[in-house]
Amino acid sequence: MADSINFLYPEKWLLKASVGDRITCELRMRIIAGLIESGAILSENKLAADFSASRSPVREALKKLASENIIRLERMGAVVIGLTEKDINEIYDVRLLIESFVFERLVRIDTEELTKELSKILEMMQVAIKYRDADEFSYQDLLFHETIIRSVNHSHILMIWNNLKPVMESFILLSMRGRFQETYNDFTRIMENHALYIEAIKAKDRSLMIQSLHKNFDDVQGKVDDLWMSQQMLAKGVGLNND
Amino acid sequence: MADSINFLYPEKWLLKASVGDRITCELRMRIIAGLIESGAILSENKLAADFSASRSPVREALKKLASENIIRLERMGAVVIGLTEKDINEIYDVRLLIESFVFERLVRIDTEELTKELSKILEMMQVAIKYRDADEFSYQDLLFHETIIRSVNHSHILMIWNNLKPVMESFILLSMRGRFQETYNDFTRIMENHALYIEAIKAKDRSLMIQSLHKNFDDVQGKVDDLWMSQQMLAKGVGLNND
DNA sequence: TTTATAATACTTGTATACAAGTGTACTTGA
DNA sequence: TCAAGTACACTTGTATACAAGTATTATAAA
Repeated sequence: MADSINFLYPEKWLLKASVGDRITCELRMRIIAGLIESGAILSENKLAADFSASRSPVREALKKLASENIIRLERMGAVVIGLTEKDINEIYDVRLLIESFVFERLVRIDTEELTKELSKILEMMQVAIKYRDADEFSYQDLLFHETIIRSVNHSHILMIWNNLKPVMESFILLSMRGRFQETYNDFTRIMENHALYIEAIKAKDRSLMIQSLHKNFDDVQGKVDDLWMSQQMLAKGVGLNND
Repeated sequence: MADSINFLYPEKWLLKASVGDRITCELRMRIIAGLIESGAILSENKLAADFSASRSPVREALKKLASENIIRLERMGAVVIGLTEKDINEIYDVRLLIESFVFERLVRIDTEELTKELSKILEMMQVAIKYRDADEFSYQDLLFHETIIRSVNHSHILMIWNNLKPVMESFILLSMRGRFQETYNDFTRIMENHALYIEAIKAKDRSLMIQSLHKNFDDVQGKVDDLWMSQQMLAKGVGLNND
């Protein structure tokens, strides 16, 4: 693969991944980071050359990214859509929707094991903060919510999550990397929100859960204008390093 | 493509489709109809031979079906999961979830044009019933709900619908074909439910909408045990014709 | 008879080749 | 200068080839 530019996607997450998956993840990161600007037209042949690969894995990547709505496959070339602020708001709409749904089921089952698992993840997040590991923190943050969703055993709700996850992952990765550099004390509040989430599950308190969800999301959404956009600029200029 | 067996998917819906799409749709139908039983192992090479195509479009198809959770890609071969009763229930969970969400937005906008469009679709459905055209009826039925969802311009909710749609399409196609043969008078009630839905939108009456949605879904779900399972048997034995 | 090893017949993932179609740019004619 | 047509470069979709890996089966040794 081309090494003229640093990879944005954590390489350690791709240890056993295929070339197709690598291209998918890296392309997604570059699009969401704004390195590949929206409106740009991607050619299978050109991408294959850029990544020193054949068209097969590139095709696979484009199909996936199209299903995530960050590119649009047309007759001649794939047009980059990118991630707009509207998309980010919509994604949180969907997260609120499915996590609320999940919580409804949650209050009806035994959550002993779940909350223990969540506490473990919370401590992992704390360690990640301590060692300024943005990628690890992002991973655990996503895992936190995925663990909750998985706990109710609803395969179609999980499917929605899985379709949403890659784009969220990229977004959160970029966002957290920026925060670790600039607004480090944000993390105190993020941790508090997550702790509150666990409390809501333990107490089976619906309104408390909604409250913590909103807090968490408002926290992120409020930052979109300034932090996110500046982050996009940052990514364009720097090309973050992660090995 | 092999013509040793009749195709389950309407050929007229595939007029401009690629080989990959054809294989995707046909495989999905056969899996959901139970022609390909759950637990079966699909080989890319074997499927390519069966459909007189190469591995490329078959691969594409398997990737898509895996994203729909009706097959599972493993190291050696793709394992058929199929559509269980649990899946059908879960799909309706999700439909209730997103259509409720959509309705919340709907009550805040002008629905003049939407209801007119829906009335048109309703009349199309009536014609389809009159001429015993199960495929056309299924198409309009799905279009009815998709039109409602599209009207609120929420691309991520639409994404959820799009991911769900193919499986629902297959299921509804098979279900409706069976009903046209066996329980023809079901359609009176289906039409009433849809008319009620339009009324709910016009009146912006939330509880009326939920009521019609539940009626519509309960109607379908109640039939699952008997009708759906018998339909599966039917499909296995007959191999429906549609040209 | 059982166990270890080797041959085989699969599998996936990737590369490459080719056909058919589409847009662009250039040439030719007025 | 402008219009129509033609060649070319580039696109997708599909077929085929190949490498690397995995289960299975057959063979050989104990």
